[in-house]
Amino acid sequence: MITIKDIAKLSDVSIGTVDRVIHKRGFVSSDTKKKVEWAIKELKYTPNIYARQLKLSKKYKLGVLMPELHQDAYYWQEAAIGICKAGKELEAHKIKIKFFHFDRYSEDSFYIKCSQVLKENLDGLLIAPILSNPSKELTCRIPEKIPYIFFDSDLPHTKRLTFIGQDPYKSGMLAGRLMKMLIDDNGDIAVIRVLPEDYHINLRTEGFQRYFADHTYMNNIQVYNWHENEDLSDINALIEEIVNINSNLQGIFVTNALTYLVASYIKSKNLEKKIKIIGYDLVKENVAYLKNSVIDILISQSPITQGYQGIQLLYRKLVLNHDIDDRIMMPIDIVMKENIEYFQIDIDK
Amino acid sequence: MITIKDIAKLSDVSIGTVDRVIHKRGFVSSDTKKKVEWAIKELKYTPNIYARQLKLSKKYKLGVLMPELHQDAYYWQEAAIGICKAGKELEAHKIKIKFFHFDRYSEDSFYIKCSQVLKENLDGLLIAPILSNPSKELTCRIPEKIPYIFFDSDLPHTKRLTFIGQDPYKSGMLAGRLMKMLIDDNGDIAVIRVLPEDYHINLRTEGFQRYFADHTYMNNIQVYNWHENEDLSDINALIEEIVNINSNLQGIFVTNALTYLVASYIKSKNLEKKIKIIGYDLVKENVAYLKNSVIDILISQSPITQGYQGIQLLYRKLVLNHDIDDRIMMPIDIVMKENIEYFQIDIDK
DNA sequence: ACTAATATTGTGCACGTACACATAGTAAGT
DNA sequence: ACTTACTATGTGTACGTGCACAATATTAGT
Repeated sequence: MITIKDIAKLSDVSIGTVDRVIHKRGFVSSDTKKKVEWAIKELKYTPNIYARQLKLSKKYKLGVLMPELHQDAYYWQEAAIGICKAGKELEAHKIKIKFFHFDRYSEDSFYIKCSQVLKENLDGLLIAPILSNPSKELTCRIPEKIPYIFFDSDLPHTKRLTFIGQDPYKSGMLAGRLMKMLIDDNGDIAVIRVLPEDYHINLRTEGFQRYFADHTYMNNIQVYNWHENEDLSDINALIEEIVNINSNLQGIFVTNALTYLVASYIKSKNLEKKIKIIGYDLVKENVAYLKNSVIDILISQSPITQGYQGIQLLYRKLVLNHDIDDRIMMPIDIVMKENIEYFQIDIDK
Repeated sequence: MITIKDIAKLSDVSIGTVDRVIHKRGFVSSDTKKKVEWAIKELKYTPNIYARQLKLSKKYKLGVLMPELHQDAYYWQEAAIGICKAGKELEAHKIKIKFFHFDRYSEDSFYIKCSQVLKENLDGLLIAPILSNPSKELTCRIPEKIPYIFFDSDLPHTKRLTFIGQDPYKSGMLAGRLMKMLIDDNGDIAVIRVLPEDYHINLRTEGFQRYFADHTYMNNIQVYNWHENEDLSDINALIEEIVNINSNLQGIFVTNALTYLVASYIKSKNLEKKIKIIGYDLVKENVAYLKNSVIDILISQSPITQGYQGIQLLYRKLVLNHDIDDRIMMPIDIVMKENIEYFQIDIDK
């Protein structure tokens, strides 16, 4: 075990000077600084995190800025589960987590939460920047030295520590491949995009179409839009229209967690054998329809892992001062009736 | 922050006495003991792990008992990558890892490593108990207080701390579903089991057959055995025979990591369009054949995660004294050309 | 050369714990 | 009463670090 004492001895100075070099506190002559830095390298000194934490007895308060848990069919609750799990594991390391939930359909609500976040003097931040522009504004106001991580979606040209999430374009391509496996060579396909527009999610549609284009498959693919705030009967009407227009419809690809709305209609008309459904996210309703074979395949973004990792990485950065990769890509998980049980977690928070 | 000082004050004794109660060192009158224990509960005292570790400056040496890295087409190397990753992350916590690699085809080699393990006075053990009986013997000789975790496969009736792995039966069922998606309704299927017999791996075959039985699908499924220690030309001969016998063969399911041997033959005969291949594990050769579409689907057991978690859990048990779940099931990951990149890790050990 | 100001370096303490050691209290044996 | 042999309790130190403060060295201004 190499301590600052050892490097003080080797570089023939006091531990105080060593300390100043390590923490870049200045008031050290450049000669001495070089000597000490050399000694540190020579002896491969690494600080003893136990002594450090004991002395500092620093408590870390981490903030999480994300949508309200119930939104997107409780998708966000999954992320919160992972976050809490990490929080629990890191309790002994004096990590405290504070949630700030905004309404994802209200920029005002986002701004309000932002100012709360900025007032709270946190040591690190985990952010779901689904409102691109307001989130970008926020990043400009976050003090230099407090690290923040994005999850779910990414924002370019920001000084984020890292991003944790999935490649939406690639996941769309994979959905294309899976759909192709499920339907006949000449079956028709409908893609249902749920609005309002979301750059991140639209890429799923593009990837899906791209897969068929790349392989010059001739299936007819129609894209339909549906506004989430419309009435539920509206989506039923939309699907009815889709089904009626196209008697050879064999597959529906839903680009977000609201897949179960489509499944509900399909089941009500007993079309589940004829029309295959591929969608996103293991929210409760989707899982139910997957289990009774109305939905055929769900693609998971591993929200639990995203949340868990987000907190773990902030801890590693703040406490252990580890280097963090620039992007942490989640696997594109293919979930079916047969393997779903291993993608769900017992909710024991 | 509650310290032993606080509970000393509350129970009107010195910190030395408190310490004796906490560590059950005796030499405390029963009255005093009760008082102190009451105070600990009252103030909800939890020891400061930083101070504790600093004082003890205890180094934990963890042993890993597993096959040689190159075996099973370097499958075990993946696990080792995860183990090393965890080791690196926990370096600051004074965790050292020592590997003990045995030859999975030699019980003698296993026993030799066992005695080395037992001599090494380790603080925890991570074991791949693929040799069931010898492994069971080992567990009887591991001292009570040193925890051990199984990964890859499990052994019942042992005092293991936990098991990390995948359900082989369920993964076989999933492979069945996937195969069904890939082939025609009347296509024939060959299952290639690689010997020597392995309880854990045979369950994959059973699950696969079960899927077709459960759904009363009428595809013809033939099971073939192949001995791993036979000559490579033998497997080519075997597959040639399989293909020749059955002109309607559309799918081959290989129950372990040697899938690439089959793929190699199929590619050499340009049969990859006609015959779909599903196999296991993202070893280098398999990945190559997956990327050029000779292998259609690989099921991953997440060996990296298994290794990583194994070490992390031992750390949590030993250092943080956390409770550990009885079983940690890995997801059954479906990997195709389109999503493989997110299941591989940059080898930067 | 002597002071003042500043740049550079050294020292001491505290964080909470574990454990060795010192001290006080109690009972038994002479 | 006085040693002996315990049991029961208190005290002091070190672990490695971070930082306040003390101490020393260097430079500039007169």
